[in-house]
Amino acid sequence: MKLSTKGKYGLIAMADLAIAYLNNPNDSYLVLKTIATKRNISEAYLERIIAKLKKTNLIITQRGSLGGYSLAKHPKDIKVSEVLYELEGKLDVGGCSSSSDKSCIIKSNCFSQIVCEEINVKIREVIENMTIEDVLKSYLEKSKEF
Amino acid sequence: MKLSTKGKYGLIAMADLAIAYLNNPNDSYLVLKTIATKRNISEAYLERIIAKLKKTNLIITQRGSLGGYSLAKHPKDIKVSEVLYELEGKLDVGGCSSSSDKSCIIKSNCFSQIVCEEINVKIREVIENMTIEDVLKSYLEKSKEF
DNA sequence: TGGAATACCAACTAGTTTGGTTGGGAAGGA
DNA sequence: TCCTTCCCAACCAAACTAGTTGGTATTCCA
Repeated sequence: MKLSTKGKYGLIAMADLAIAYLNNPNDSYLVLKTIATKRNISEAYLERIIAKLKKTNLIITQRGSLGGYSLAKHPKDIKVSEVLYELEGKLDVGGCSSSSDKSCIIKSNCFSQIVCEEINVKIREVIENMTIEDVLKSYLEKSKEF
Repeated sequence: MKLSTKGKYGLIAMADLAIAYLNNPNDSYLVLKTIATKRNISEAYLERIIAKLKKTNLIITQRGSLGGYSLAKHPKDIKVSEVLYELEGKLDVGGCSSSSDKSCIIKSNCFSQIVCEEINVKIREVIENMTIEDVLKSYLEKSKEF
């Protein structure tokens, strides 16, 4: 029951891109290497993660030298859920989600389903109501404490 | 981000034991095989799961023929969290939970930590306020619909 | 026009975790 | 003395995680 590094790195990259975006919306391209080095993440691995986020149109790219990655839209318009669903799958704690799921042999799985359903609702509530901008703000807020 | 079968099977077993407990608190021992067969779970695997729950004193046992497993206390006094923490670990979505965690090299992990913290709080809220009896009741409630 | 810098992409891999299985005890009732 | 049950440790295949390797395609700049 852990968020994998995929999700974590994805959020980190999005946050870095968001900072660049807010600093200068006109030219906010960041080079992969910059993020990877700064955050101490494997370049090749991060690339694959970002590729997924591009595929879902959260990120746009510029190829060639002077190229890089940028957010496709304002951080306030990107939900955390959009990032995590893409990178972590449905983020669905339970097993047989739909009642029509035939692969769920153990009907009585529903004992656990009752618990899972409640957890799922709460998780969705959190990540669908939180934007990348919110994450950034919370982080800055938190940093001040130190 | 899935609950593993360990957690699921654990909840199922606890629910079955709870039914037996409520039916007859004086003699509520259930044989492993009964649960495993009824729920279509590998006997040997379920045994290992139940062993863990015994270790945390949620379950008591009777050896020999006429032996079996029983809840150690009333279902209303067993929190879902007790079961899941034992079987699934801390159920902590984030990585470096404590701020003193030195293994977290990426300080900026905290971008993801902000999200994880909120999710963790919600999950804890759900499972620490839900008892095995609640699960059972919800299940019966749900069954009526069909 | 050639090279440097960048994004793009697919195949491979070591290590860990999951979800078991196998095989043999030990205790207790009939 | 069986038989039934719980108890326990060692083993294992498949899937997943977290990458790595090695190459291709664009684009800018000198």
